[in-house]
Amino acid sequence: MLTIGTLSKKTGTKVQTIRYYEQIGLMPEPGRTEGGQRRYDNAQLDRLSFIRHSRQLGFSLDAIRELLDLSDHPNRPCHEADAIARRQLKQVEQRMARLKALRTELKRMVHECSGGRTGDCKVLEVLRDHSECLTEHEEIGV
Amino acid sequence: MLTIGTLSKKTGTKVQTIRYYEQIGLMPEPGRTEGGQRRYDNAQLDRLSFIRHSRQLGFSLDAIRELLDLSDHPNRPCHEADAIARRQLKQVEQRMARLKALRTELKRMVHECSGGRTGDCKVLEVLRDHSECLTEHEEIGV
DNA sequence: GATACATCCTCTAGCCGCTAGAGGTTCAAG
DNA sequence: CTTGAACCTCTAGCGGCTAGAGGATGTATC
Repeated sequence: MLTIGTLSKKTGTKVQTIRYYEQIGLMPEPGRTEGGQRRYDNAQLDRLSFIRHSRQLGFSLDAIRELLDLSDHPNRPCHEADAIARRQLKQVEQRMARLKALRTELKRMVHECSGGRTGDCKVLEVLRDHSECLTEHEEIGV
Repeated sequence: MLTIGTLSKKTGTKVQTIRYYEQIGLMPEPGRTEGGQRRYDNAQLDRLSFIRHSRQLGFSLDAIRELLDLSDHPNRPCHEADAIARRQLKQVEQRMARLKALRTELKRMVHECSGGRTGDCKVLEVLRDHSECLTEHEEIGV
């Protein structure tokens, strides 16, 4: 029987986060002591590890919900899990491509900064005038 | 004199977002018509373009606040702007490194999926057992 | 001058994935 | 039996928007 604190330490998840996962139905409601404190078993520890590891690989909580569901039904065909992972891979590759373009632009900005006054600063100039950019980078928030 | 809708179209910023920027003090309070509608001038259009372009390059609203401040004072030395850009560059590079590791792992997962039942699915297996990973990827949320 | 209707206004609440804190209770060791 | 660490619930906040309700304004056309 594990307390929430033990689970927290074993998985590197904050206590509040574990309770949050329970609240949104990602973790099942655990047993309780007479006094009302949560007690977990090893199955629940495994489940939380799965969740955390998936988060580290960038899966959204919704995707994890699906993956957990698939994991709970070992006889179903696994192409769905595969599809989710492929989707995630694609997203990661898109993000990388975008970051690469940003890096190019930032490098150029920093490189061309003369170190003089802000009035002549290449960094600020580029920010002011998108046409000085070599790449397009329309989407915000990646 | 530009309406908020015109500003929105010209910069690709949603109307609500412009009002939000005003609310948090990133955009100045514009003039108003008698009826109370916002009217902007070209200086404000430039400012919004600066903000949006900076967002596209991944700067946080706080960083943009600093950059705008520097941009407003052309006689100051520009090493601060340079430092902010370098910081951003560093962050982008860190994210890229992390994404690269994730990509490796995801590729391997997807590649090893046999296409059978979920019970034997490599994707789910890897998620279950971190020790099957080649790389460490501890941080969440990049 | 009247009417239509697109655009504007304010306000509140929601998104994701947590995180923090207040204020109070329970558990386990000594 | 006392201490004090760990637990409990509840509410609110983070960044950076986004959506919708419910109503007012502005402009083009008749």
